[in-house]
Amino acid sequence: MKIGYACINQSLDCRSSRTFRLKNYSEERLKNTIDSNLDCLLKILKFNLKNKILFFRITSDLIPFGSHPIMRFDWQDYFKLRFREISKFITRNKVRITMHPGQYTVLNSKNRDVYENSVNDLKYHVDVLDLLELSPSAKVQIHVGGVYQDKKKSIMRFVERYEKLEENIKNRLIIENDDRSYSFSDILKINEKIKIPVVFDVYHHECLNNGTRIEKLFESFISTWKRKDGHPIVHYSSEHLTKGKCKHAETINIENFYKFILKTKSYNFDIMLEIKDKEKSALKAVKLLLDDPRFNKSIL
DNA sequence: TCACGTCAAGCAGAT
DNA sequence: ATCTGCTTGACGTGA
Repeated sequence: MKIGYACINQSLDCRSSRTFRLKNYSEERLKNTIDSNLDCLLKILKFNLKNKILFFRITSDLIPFGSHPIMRFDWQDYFKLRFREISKFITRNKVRITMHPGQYTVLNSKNRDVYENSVNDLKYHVDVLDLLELSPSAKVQIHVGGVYQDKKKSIMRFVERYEKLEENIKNRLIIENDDRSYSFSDILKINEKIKIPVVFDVYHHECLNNGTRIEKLFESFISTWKRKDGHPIVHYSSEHLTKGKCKHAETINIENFYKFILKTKSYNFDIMLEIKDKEKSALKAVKLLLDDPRFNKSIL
């Protein structure tokens, strides 16, 4: 079981998601920004390793405008040695990596342009993971997309478009239940059709479910993952104390986290924390597991 | 140095 | 109609 967090490390004084505005685009600026983003990414990964955090989501902003038409620069070739260096670090230390395209990537969109841009964006994300020479266990995770007042048709559109994707994208793509449109049981239905592995988002499930308890779903969730896909992935958050329902918490509620861990302890999976204070919560979770004899072997 | 208007992009739900 | 939130505020002009 690996513990991870998403994109940003607040303890370090760098960001791997520096970008710039489109109207300021220049090759020079692009190179500088990518250079500093890659520097920071490696710094974060080293910080993580030192703290036994072996799961990390790389930001989509690593390469600014990575899937935008303005991008003509061959960053894949120009930075290939830098990527190789990071690749070695990740592989040598068995770090699990994922990426998560943003809200503008909607594979099942009814708008043709949005659909085509989405395919390009998936290509960009997969490009990054391919450049890092990572196995198919490094995943690109998305939500199903829009409902457009007709969930059945929208799911069918997702399925058809998934099937048209190139193999290297299909090998990495996974889908996650969200908090307002597609519940976990919707996601499972899609899995039945195309066998795409599914991420179980514990907190989204609390916001949107069909009254089914986690324990009943866990077996079917786990079985959507094949050996080549690596360990199943769970997303974990808890409720924001003041902002209320379905807002991500500022920091992890470690008691609730522990309860969840106990409830699911017969399964092996990796946990991505989606919590505002990032690595701080990850450190707490790692410490909890290391201090508990039931888990301290499985995390190392 | 800092305030604050704006930034590539979609969708759903609340106001 | 407009605003907010989403995996996340950051950029950068103008004072």
